[in-house]
Amino acid sequence: MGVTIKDVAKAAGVAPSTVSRVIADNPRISPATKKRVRKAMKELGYHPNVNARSLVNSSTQAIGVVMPSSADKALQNPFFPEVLRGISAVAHDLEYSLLLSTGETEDEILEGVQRMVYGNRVDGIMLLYSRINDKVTQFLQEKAFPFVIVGKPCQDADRISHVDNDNVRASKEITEHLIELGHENIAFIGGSPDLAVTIDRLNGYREALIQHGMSVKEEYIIHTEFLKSGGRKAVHELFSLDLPPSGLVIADDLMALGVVNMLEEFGLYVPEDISIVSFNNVYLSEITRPPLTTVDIQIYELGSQACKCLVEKVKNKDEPAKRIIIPFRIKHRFSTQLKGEATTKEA
Amino acid sequence: MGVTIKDVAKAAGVAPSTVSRVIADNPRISPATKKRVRKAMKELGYHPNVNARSLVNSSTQAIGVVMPSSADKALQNPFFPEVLRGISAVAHDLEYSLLLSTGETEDEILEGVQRMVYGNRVDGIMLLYSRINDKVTQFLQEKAFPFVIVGKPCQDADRISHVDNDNVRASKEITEHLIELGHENIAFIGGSPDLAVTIDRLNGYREALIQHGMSVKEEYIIHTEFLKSGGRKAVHELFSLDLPPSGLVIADDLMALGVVNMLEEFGLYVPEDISIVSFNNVYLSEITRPPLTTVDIQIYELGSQACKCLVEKVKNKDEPAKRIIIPFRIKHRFSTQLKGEATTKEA
DNA sequence: CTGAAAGCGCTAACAT
DNA sequence: ATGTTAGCGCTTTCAG
Repeated sequence: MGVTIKDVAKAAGVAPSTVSRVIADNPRISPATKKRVRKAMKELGYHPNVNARSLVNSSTQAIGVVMPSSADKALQNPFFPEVLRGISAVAHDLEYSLLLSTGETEDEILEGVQRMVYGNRVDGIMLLYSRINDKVTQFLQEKAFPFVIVGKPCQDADRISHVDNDNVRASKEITEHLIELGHENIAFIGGSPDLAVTIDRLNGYREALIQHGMSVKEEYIIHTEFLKSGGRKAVHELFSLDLPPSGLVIADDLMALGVVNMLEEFGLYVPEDISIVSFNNVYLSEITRPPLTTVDIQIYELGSQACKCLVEKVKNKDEPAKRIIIPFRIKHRFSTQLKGEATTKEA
Repeated sequence: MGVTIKDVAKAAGVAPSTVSRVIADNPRISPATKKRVRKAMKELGYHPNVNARSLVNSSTQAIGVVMPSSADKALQNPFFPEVLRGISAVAHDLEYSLLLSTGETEDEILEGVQRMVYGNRVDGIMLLYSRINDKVTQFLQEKAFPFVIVGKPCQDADRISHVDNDNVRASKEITEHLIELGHENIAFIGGSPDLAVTIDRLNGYREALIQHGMSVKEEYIIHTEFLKSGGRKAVHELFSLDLPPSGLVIADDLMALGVVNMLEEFGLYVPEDISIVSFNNVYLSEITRPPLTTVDIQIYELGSQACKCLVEKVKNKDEPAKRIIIPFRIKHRFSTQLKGEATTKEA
């Protein structure tokens, strides 16, 4: 159905191999023939068949992007479209295609990944999450298949290329912001404790408290899967404590948004009654009421750097493992307030 | 690097062609040899090379998924991860891979699509948006490349397979809900007027008004790109009118969420001061305050049906063009109120 | 029921 | 600077 290299060769009066060389812009072809061949390609509407090419150089010019399980609502986090934008931009630039893989369960995801690598569909893989005891990571490591993680590997961090923020420092700083505002009872709400990102952010929170001579209480730390009924219960309990917190460090903007709304149900307002800070600086955090004070982790950059890094690794197998830390910055908005400050609600 | 069909053949003491037939589960191979060959495959850890296979039968077992431009914030709409979930589920089932394509500009997107089809990377393409004068659609039609649209084609709707909701009816019904509640001044806020979905929803709104003897005023219809500064201005103007609306039909949950918050800034509360209804029933619409009355369009179903439809078309080139309408249902929640009803704010 | 051989579209030695 | 040839891993006639 398509026009092949032979057709072009015939039309240009050269051998197929010459055409191939023209495609690769081989310097040993005379400018004259190059021009002639290119003209023929144009006229015939020739486009190389990537499968044929992949077959011979066993390289696909495609990378696989692995999303976390779609079972929980995690996938709905605007984090993903935003990393994808970053990834996509450099992939497009470098002329790489993107294979996407998700699944409801961990096993489904693993299957998807295996299909990609065993079938020679991709040259490298990018993981958009990092959790402990992850089968996908293990599989990729065993096979020594090129991959990079967006986030921090839970093991062998110095042998796995990854691009991440310094989440513990970010968390420490944003917690300190709350402390500086005079809050003395600060709780932490995070996602699954299996996720590297949750662990780091929790640790930063802990460090801040300890360094400021505050005790870290276990009942102030709650883990919840993105605000299902279980999440509501946990938050409810937190505010039923004898000494409820007046400040909240929440590991994710979307969660924060849910918490704000839930709190309102209980008659508690942000920031008048309680100050919250969160992470990611997703678009939603700007337009919600109140606009959220959050740490901007530069999601787009995370994605684009990861893609660049992966392609380098793919092109040069013995590129060393890299760790790339994307700087964060705190976005001060309106979800925090000096502890005990007179209420300024104007509505 | 990989174990090939020849290795398996040798190990099983058969010819490569036999192995190939075993893979295809050809009935003319004796059960005995099948078993023997399968055993050899297992032992050697054989996995077919899809590129080789693609090359010979010019079929890739992959489909391309085209997202709209990532330039505006549209991509951040949870609609997309949710369709993707649906698509992904059936793709996984049918053993198809997903190639993803986006871009900042329309041309970038077109380039991506061309790379997919010219390079023989995919067997079919799924468009996740529908806008008038879309180059991608035109390209695909010219090339007679198999594709389906999630949404309604702006042209040749009977020649292009698509899966959609009856958006005009949905919009009519939800507008009527507002009318039944006693609202007499109802405005419409939608996205780009180039999008099929905006057009349909606007038309449904119009129909409802007309059918109920209400006049449709142009100053009550506003189009805004997902709440940028321009959007704020438009909403502001709307509520500066001599006769501001008491009801709002908003073409998208996410937009609705933005509007609710913006309104609050102006000192207007939902639903006490103004009732709003929207579309999509995205997860966010449940957890926001107030929970939104919205039409559930069954996004997941939209995706899974579209994928099924595309694969059928891909497998059988002269499958007729289909139109699949996914039923909607209205989710009644708390963003609407009887016009003039006593305020019941309990906070 | 199974094997031999050709060929999918392209690249990469190896010639010339 | 260009042509010839072999072969990537697989499927598919065509024989037997």
